[in-house]
Formats: sequence, structure tokens, C-alpha cells
Amino acid sequence: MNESEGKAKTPNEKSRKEKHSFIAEARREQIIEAAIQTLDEIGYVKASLSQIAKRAGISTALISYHFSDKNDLMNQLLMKLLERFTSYILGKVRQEEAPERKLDTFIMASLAYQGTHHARNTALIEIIFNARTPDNIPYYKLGDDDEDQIMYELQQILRDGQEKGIFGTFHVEVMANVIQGAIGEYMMNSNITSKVELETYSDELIDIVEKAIKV
Amino acid sequence: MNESEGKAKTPNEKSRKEKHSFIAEARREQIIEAAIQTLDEIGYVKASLSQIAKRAGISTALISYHFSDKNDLMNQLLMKLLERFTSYILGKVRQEEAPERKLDTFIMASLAYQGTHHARNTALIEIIFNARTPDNIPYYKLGDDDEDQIMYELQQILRDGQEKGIFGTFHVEVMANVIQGAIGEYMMNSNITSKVELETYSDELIDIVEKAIKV
DNA sequence: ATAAAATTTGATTGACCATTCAAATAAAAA
DNA sequence: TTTTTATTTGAATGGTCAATCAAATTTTAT
Repeated sequence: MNESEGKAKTPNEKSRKEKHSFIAEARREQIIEAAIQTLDEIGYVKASLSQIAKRAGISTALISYHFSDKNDLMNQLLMKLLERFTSYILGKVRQEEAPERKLDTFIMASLAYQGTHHARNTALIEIIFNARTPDNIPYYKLGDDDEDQIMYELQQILRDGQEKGIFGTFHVEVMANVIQGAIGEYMMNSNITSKVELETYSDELIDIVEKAIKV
Repeated sequence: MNESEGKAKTPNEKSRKEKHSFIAEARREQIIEAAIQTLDEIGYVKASLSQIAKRAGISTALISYHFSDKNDLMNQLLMKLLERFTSYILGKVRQEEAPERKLDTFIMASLAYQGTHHARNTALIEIIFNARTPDNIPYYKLGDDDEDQIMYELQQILRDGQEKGIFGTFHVEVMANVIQGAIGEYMMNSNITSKVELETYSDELIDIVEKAIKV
């Protein structure tokens, strides 16, 4: 295969290191934002390329030009959403020093993200619960790298607090999972969201966790 | 409109009170079981009527004969799965008297259901996170009637314990949500499932909750 | 046994889907 | 400017889907 023969290389085929043009990068960004909006509005099942294109104000063919296929688009979107969420949480948590402060911040920041970035969060949930790997394993059963980064940080906070004698004895992995579950439940279920204010939930959850980890 | 003119009434059009024939009921049951299997194996997105029919060993048209449309099938399946789950949990919980025992049983039974009815649980998750009401509201944002039944029971246990002075002071709705979230997180995420045994998780979660509700 | 009703299927319909492609347009390089 | 390359589109393509229908088969009622 000679590079110079045949059709022009499409952006989606380029290697990772090779950077896209400004135009291509802006277009990709636009498509990704439209995809977030589409997932938030009509959900993964109905989020066809034409629906995404409609919201972006472009043709469906243009999406195929910038992404190798729908799966590629969804994967890149998933990565971007996880990156944003992760950097937001870690950014806040790493400003704190003491394990108790780190833990409180972790909980507050996670819940606050739901309030400030509702569409992104919904899009994230839609992808995680619908998209599957080539082996047909849903992402929600996977526990992928970036989510692990969040979980890893949480577990580190808990271990650190235990080592410093600030927290008592408990099963770190289970405790971390309980905290994650409590956060996730509020983010997903609008039944509780409508009845309990975000700040109330945040405060109460911090109270509950405080009691559970007390030395 | 005269009842006697036109084609034969199909079972799916019959009113709720009117009961189906044995054959129709058995067939409906068979289709529902095949749907559970299909959702567990390939997920909601790929669970087409033909995939369900293939697993049931029947034609796709037969599904349309017994259910008015795909949405009808999924709704009936969702209701059946929720009923089974609800009656399993409530059956166990109501054998207990003391609030502490009821609470422990609630947690243990919820987690045990994951172990004993894995396919049902996966199917339930797949529907809740994918199916939507006609208004395009996903079920996971809805908090529907049967799920409310479970949530109601949990909150009643907590309130009862508080009134009897066995539990301390805490925000009942938040506490119930935390417990539900901790259970749901374990059921969905196979990352934790593979690292922590069901029984360990159950015991540890009970410990955590015990500390959090202590008077 | 015969007629009527219920059940089942294979083939068809019409809609939508992701993807491709040749042609048009815009941008960049020469 | 002219040539080359990148971007964009509208129109096809081939596939799958849910749902319908007439005809065949089975069950039930008479």
C-alpha cells in the first residue's frame, strides 16, 4: 500500500499521535457536544447518527468522515466524559490535605457535578449502560480505567485515614463501593432528586459516612 | 364497531380482567422467559423480536400476536421482574419482627437475589436503563410503583426503628437511598463482584449501616 | 363429525439505520 | 494564480427492524 495512491486519508484513520487540523478538531468537538445533547434528550437507543447530525446542523455523512464508525464516536465521547468528570473530582480533592477533608470534598464534588453538568452526566450514564465492547460486555459491568482512577483515589483516601488513625477499622473496598453507590443512586434516580435537595443529600451522606468510618 | 365483525380478537387486545387461554398464557410465559435470556445475553439494544423469537424457538410474528408491540412486551416483562423481586424481598423481611432483624434481612435478601437470579437481575437492569415511557422518560429516572413498594418498606423499617428508640436520629429518605445505592452498586458492577464475595459484602454492608444508624 | 375460533407461520411492507461514494465546495500549498 | 488537499453534501446501498396479512394448522365448541 502506497500512501500517495488512492483516496485522501480521512481524519478518523489517522494515527493517534498525528494531530488533526483546526477545522477537523472543531468539527469533532461540535459532533461530540451534539452527541451529548442527543443522548440527554432521547437516550442511547434512539440516538442515531441522523439524530446527532440534526442537532449539530450537519449531514450524517460528515460524522462518518470524522469518526470511523458509531462505536468510535461513542467510545471517544465516553472517554471525554470520563476525563472531564475525573479531572473535576480529582482537581477538587487534591486541593485538600487531611483525609476527612478529602473525603468530604470527594462526596460534595461528585454530587455537585450532577447539579452543574446534568446533560453530561446523563449522557455518561446512557453510554455506560448501553454501549458494549466487541465481546458484548456492557461497560457498566467493566469498571474501566478512568472510573478506576476515581475509585482508586477514594480507596486511597480511606486507607490513608486508617493509617493515620483518623478513621477506624472497616473493609476499604466495600466502604468505597457503598459511598460510590450512594452518590450514583442520587445522580440517577430523580425520585430522590425531587424530594431531597442536593445540598441536603450531600450533608446527610457526609454525616452517615462519618459515623460509619469513626474510629 | 361490532365485536362480531372483522378478524378474531388477538390476545393482546383483550381487557385486563378477561383471562387468556391456557395455551396463550403458556406461550406468553415462554416468550417472557426467552426475553429475559435475550436481555441477559445480548442486552437491550440488540434484543430484537427476532432474537427473542430465536431463543423461544418460535416465529417473530407469534410475539406480535401475543403482545400488542415490543413496548408492551418490555412493560409486561418489567412488571413481572419487579413483582418477583419485590415478593422475594418482602417475603423474607416480613418473617422478621424486630427492626434490626428486618433491616439486616432486607440487605441480605436483596444481595442474595443477585446471586440466585442473576439473569433476571441483569434483564431488570437492562430494561430500567433502556426502556422509556411514551414521553421519553427513562424508567431509571422514574422510581415506579413496585420499586416504591421496596423503598417504602425500607423507609418504614427505618422509621419504626427510630420510633422504638432502637435506631438513632438520621434523615430516613437519605439513609434508605444510601442503602439502596450500596446494594445496587454491588449488583451492577462486576468489578467489585469479582473482588469481594457476596457474603462478605453483605456482612460488611450490614456493619456499616449498623454504625450509621446507631442511637 | 363438523363448524367455528384460536394459534402459528412465512412472506411482505415500509421505515429507519450506518455506511459508502462520486461530486461539489472550501482551504491550503505551490 | 493554479494545483493539490481537506472538507462537506445528497444520493445511493444493503441491512435490520417491528409490524401486518393471508393462508395453514391446531384446538375447542357444537
